[in-house]
Amino acid sequence: MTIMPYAEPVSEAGSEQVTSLAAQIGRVAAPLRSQVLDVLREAILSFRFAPGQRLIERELIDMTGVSRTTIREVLRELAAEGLVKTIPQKGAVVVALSPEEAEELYELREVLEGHLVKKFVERASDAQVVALRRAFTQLESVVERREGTVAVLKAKDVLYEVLLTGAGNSALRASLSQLHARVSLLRASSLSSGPARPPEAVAELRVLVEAVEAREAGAAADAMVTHVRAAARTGIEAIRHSSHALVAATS
Amino acid sequence: MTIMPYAEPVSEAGSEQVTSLAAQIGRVAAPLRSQVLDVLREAILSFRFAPGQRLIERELIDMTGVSRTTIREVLRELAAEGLVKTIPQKGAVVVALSPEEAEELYELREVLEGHLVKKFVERASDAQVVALRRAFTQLESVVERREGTVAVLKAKDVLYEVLLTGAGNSALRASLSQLHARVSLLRASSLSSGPARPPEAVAELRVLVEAVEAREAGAAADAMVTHVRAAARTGIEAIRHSSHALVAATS
DNA sequence: GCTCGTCCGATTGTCATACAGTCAGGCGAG
DNA sequence: CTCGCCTGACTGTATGACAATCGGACGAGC
Repeated sequence: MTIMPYAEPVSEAGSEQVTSLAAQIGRVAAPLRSQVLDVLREAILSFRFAPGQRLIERELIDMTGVSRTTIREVLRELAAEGLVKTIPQKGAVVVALSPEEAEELYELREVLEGHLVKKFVERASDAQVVALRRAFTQLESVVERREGTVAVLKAKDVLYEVLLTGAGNSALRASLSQLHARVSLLRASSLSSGPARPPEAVAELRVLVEAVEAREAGAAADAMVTHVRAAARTGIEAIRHSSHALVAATS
Repeated sequence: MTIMPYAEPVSEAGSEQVTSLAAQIGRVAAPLRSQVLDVLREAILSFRFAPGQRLIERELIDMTGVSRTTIREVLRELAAEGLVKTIPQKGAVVVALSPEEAEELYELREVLEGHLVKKFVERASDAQVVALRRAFTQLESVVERREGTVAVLKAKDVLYEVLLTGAGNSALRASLSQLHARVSLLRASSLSSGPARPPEAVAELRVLVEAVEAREAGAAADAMVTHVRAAARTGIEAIRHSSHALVAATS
């Protein structure tokens, strides 16, 4: 989930109608630190920093224009999120996943996303179910029209967002967001997840959405597990192929 | 509790026979930072810092003897672990869980620990199963002999450690460790989890261990879920009672 | 030519200091 | 008694400095 860039506004318990004002005065300047955090996280997840690449403080300073103090604090946060690894006396390195680790992550995803879906079915309002359907339709059309990988990812994110919100468990949301971040790191390793997957993924998700609409928690969860498992297969396969290079790069 | 300014690295008592080469080359002087992290985490989890309490940098500096730079980096890590919350312009505060958040955490624990047990049954060696039984027996006797709460917690930790190792998924381990930390934060909120729980917990865990020994994954997982659910009930109940005070302390 | 030990540069880990910005609470004026 | 200002306590951020360490280049010796 990406830690919120802006701090939780200390809810101005004041009168309602000042919302716009509160927004204005409440959060004019986000802590510099969190802005940098966002930028770097984004850079890693969009593969502008390759897995295994060293993140040298000096260079980050030059790139961002903030002081070393700030950079270092940000690096600690990224490390805690699992996006970079800090090697003693060596500094921060973008995490490169081994096939085994990837497998572990997918196993976790299976469990958590299965649960996510189950809770969504239990708790989501009808409106949220509709939103899910809408998000799915959107994804479908993006895939059909063969828009870029980025567009597909974005559509998927929307869909997940609907699920996370509907499931109503912020701890689950936090865990899954972190997990997703790390998994998409894997995507960076294997470059493309293979061109054949998206259509299949859509088919799998269609099953999911329909089960949700029928309010069948078990079936929906199963569909999600199936989906994740399929994604795992290709994902791990891909990383396995490119792993030689990675091993070289990492060591 | 002053931390030694210098790391306690290779004990230069090296004149002795080199017990283990690995130890020598492996240990590269623990970064001061990580030592401080451990100390503070420990302090939080052992309730020496109360939930809602502000952690003022200056005071931490005095307590630990390290510089502000280091302290701040540690605080970022603690924040990412979910043990402290950073309020803009206000600094770090030990997290205080609301009943709702506690409920969410327990829900997650149910899922993850259920999975943990299932995987343990699937993957653990016979030796590990024996280790589990041993850990359980130890816990049992600690509870019977009415040793302190600390001893009980320690024994539980050992048991969990066995499970985590046997399940063979380091990502799962990481997630659960974090989760456990946050849950035990809850214990700090509610002071004592109630004196009646331990014996019940032992009974629940006995069911678990026996199911594991019979290699019945489903039953074992169910037992764990039951256990967590029971713990949740008392845990949340406790926090709910003390929540007024907490709200006051937090705000 | 090859191996080995040494030295150097690049970086991290840590510290001390400084200063602006912000928030809370006290104090005094109306 | 309320309002507004002032001050003190902290955080957020920047800067400079220095030891320790690591990797690689360089040069000596075989």
